[in-house]
Amino acid sequence: MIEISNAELSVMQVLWQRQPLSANDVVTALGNDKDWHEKTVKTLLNRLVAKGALGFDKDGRAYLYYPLVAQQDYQLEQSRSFVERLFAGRVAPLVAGFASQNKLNADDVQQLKQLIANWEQEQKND
Amino acid sequence: MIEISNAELSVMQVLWQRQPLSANDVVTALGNDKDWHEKTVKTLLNRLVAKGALGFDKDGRAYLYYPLVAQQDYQLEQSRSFVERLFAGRVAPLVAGFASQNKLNADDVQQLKQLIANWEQEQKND
DNA sequence: TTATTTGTATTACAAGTGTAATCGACAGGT
DNA sequence: ACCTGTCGATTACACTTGTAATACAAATAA
Repeated sequence: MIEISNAELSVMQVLWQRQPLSANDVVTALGNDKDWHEKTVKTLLNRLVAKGALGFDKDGRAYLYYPLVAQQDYQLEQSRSFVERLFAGRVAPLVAGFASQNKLNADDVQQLKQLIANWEQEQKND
Repeated sequence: MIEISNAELSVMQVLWQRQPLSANDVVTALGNDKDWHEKTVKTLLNRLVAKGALGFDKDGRAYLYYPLVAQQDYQLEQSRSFVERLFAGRVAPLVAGFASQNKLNADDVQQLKQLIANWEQEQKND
């Protein structure tokens, strides 16, 4: 899969949320969190296009960028490789870390229970 | 926290498992998985020392290396920042990804159930 | 005692990254 | 018909990373 750096990822997040956007829209959207120069953002957009992570259509002189990599695909692949590297591929210990730091809230637990219920249902259907 | 690169992480893993080890022991331990030149491994050891991730005692002319960063601390911090970056801090969607790819096995589910049970117990005790 | 081996330390070097500045072309104002 | 602002494209530059090779010092073999 395409390698997306940390700074580049922030740009992708913007475009995963709303798409397509002009370079300036991306700059504006990032303005809240990041203290990046406009030129910096444009460099990142360029690199992402070069990597094949973004595409664009021309709108007069400006470009409208959109993701070529789906957020979910990226999340899945990165999660897999992260958990592989740090936890030998087992996700439960990662969750245990969150629990131990009180980083689980009722919503998380609710969702996890649902996942487990589904999983158990699937097992039965085998 | 100290930044540990991917290649460096493999070296850390070895030393988290057994410690302290000489450079050559580390080279040997890595021999199975990685196809790295001895010099490469020594460079990585050096860089990890420079970063403060490893310390060493002298054993005659050779060094015996040991971790200065605890594996668990590293795992916790990296998990936190990974989940923050990719999943806005929520761990459940990450687990959902694993589930959707059939990457959950009975053990994982068992552990997750246990975590949830503990969590719910804690809630009551508040 | 000298040559060789074997540790660590230093140096190498290309690719990727963070963080821009500069260049060249076109659109719009005057 | 120009000047000026604004696009994207190209260039910059230091730091990190992957992947070693070379240098230097100490121990060991002859």
